[in-house]
Amino acid sequence: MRATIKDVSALAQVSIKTVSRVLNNERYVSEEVRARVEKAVAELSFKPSAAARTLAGRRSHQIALIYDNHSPHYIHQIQTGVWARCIEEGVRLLAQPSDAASPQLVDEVGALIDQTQVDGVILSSPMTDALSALDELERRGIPYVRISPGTEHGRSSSVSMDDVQAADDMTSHLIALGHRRIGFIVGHPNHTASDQRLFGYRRALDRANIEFEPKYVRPGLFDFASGEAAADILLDLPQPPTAIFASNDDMAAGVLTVAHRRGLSMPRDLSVAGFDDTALASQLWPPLTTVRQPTRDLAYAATALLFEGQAKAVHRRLPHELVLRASTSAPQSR
Amino acid sequence: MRATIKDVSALAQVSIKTVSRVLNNERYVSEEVRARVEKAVAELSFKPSAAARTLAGRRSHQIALIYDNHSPHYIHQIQTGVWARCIEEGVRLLAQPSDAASPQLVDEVGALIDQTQVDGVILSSPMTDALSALDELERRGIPYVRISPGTEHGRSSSVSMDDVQAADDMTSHLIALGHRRIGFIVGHPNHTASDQRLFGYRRALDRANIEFEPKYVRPGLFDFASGEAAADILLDLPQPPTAIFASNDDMAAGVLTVAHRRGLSMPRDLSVAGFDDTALASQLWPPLTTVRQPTRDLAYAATALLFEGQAKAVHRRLPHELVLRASTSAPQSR
DNA sequence: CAAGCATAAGTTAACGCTGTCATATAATAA
DNA sequence: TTATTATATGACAGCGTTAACTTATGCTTG
Repeated sequence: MRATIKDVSALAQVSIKTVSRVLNNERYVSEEVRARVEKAVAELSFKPSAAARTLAGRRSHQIALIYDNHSPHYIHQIQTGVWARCIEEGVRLLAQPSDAASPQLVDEVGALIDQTQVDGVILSSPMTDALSALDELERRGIPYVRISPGTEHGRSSSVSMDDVQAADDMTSHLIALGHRRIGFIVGHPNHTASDQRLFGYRRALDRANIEFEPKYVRPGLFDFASGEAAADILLDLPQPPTAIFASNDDMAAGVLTVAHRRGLSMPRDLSVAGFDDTALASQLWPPLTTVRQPTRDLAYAATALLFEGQAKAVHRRLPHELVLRASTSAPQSR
Repeated sequence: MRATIKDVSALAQVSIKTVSRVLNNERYVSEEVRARVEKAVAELSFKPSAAARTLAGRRSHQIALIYDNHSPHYIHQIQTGVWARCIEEGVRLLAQPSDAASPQLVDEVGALIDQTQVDGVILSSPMTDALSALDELERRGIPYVRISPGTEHGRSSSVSMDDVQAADDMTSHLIALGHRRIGFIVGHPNHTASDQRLFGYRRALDRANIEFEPKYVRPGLFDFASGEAAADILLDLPQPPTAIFASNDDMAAGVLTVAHRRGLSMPRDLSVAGFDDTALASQLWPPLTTVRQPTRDLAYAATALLFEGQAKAVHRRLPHELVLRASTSAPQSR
């Protein structure tokens, strides 16, 4: 039979309230009693019932991670980061996949809160921009932190990287190599990062006095197939680009596949760059030049922020990094 | 303020017990009353408190997924499958990453059970073979189902695919193409699937009267780097293999990278086959011939089995599928 | 030296459900 | 007709904690 707080209090010869005090690290417990209680807890290997604590107290010792993302790798990094901080805090994590575009989202979030009484919520992109969900959280007074939000930044605490600057950096890198015709594949329209990366691309071109050519920009959906489709169109242009910068690694993989299929040799005939530095990037041929997005660290930082419980919205920005591999080089002179 | 069962009972003009009956789909509620209660529930958008249900009842309406896996893709598939079945059942899922080799595993599992009172547990490979964890679950009488267990199959219900047959199928495919020198990269020694795939490889060779050559078999760890290392050794042999069959896709990606680096053209100079059919497989160049492991379906089936609550251990085997892509072909005659 | 306060405990009532038992009525069997 | 059983509902305790309040003791402080 599981031990309860009563068993502990009996063994330690104190009231249950005193045990509760020790458990919750409250003040006004003498060192001697605290030690006795801790000994009893260990001896019975007592673990407080989460259900009872939640029901009786103001805290549930649980937080939720709500996400909607198509990239397993991204989710995995996010989960790992959030989880790591939760462990340190002794808090359980509920992972809730949801569809950011679904009309039932509000109900799902509401049900989650009502049923589990989570103490807080982490939202990863693109759930960060599901405004109806944010409304619901605020209506219920649940603290939340967003990872890479795209809109209404003042609304909550958040962590993010500088997507604009990162895309600018990568584009500038290609320009520095000597490229002038640089294709760009935009990300999924749901993700605000897509616009920012596009803007960074344009800003870098602009600074280098290279005219922006709409025909070199193709829409994408952050997946392999849309990368392939975009690459086919770009490479069919009369004056095809000498480099293609895809807004994420999956689409860059699609570009590489199309280029291989056409018998091109990378990076000689075409430079290709991605974004995210997923595991995929280093497993492709040639290994992909990309931007390292500090996803795990962002998730960790977001969770830390949640536990800090700041009253005002706080924003943390984490640094990105250009990862130069073999998929980019100077263009073939011609 | 959240609505409670009392609010519902007041609005529907019945006792709280009757509301509870409707919530739990119990017998002995007239159609008329049931409708009235359901209307009240909807009107107040009442969601029962999980904590209170857990504390008062015998069920917590939660199950846990305990996993330890290095492949984000695999985990993602598993989570998706388990989640899908949980949604249908109205049960929450707690995801618990753990280290299968850690000595604290028993404590972690014990704490999980005591704190959350989960109704059951799903174990994915290689947690399936952490015998101390199984002991702990049995000691506490928690039902559990394993996904692709490697040992002690009689011990619990489980779902699995036929790793031996799948590896045999792939090897036979390579033999049918005309290959005689076929390299094999073994998986991580922790995973029992590794042995089985090796056995399938040997069985196929044996049936085709091809002598087994230990030098064509290299150890691996299911990751990209170990695939690279193994490929380098295999391709340095005086009589290098004309085909390499890696025990998973990540290692096969490593083989492709090494081959590209050596200027080989696939599949002309070398056929490469993987295992799992992760997203990676179709994004590599050339697209990878591999075995589709029905991971998501296995997870779904395992969860279904858990909810069935069979007293006796039940085993379900799901079919695999050979996925033929461009990375394999007949060997260059020479 | 009495009043006030910080410290160190204990007592008891919730929290929001489900389980058990009791009760009432309708349907069926003897 | 009466006893028995199936159906339908309610009353109330109790699950294992925490919150709010109470009590007791020693230490300051004016």
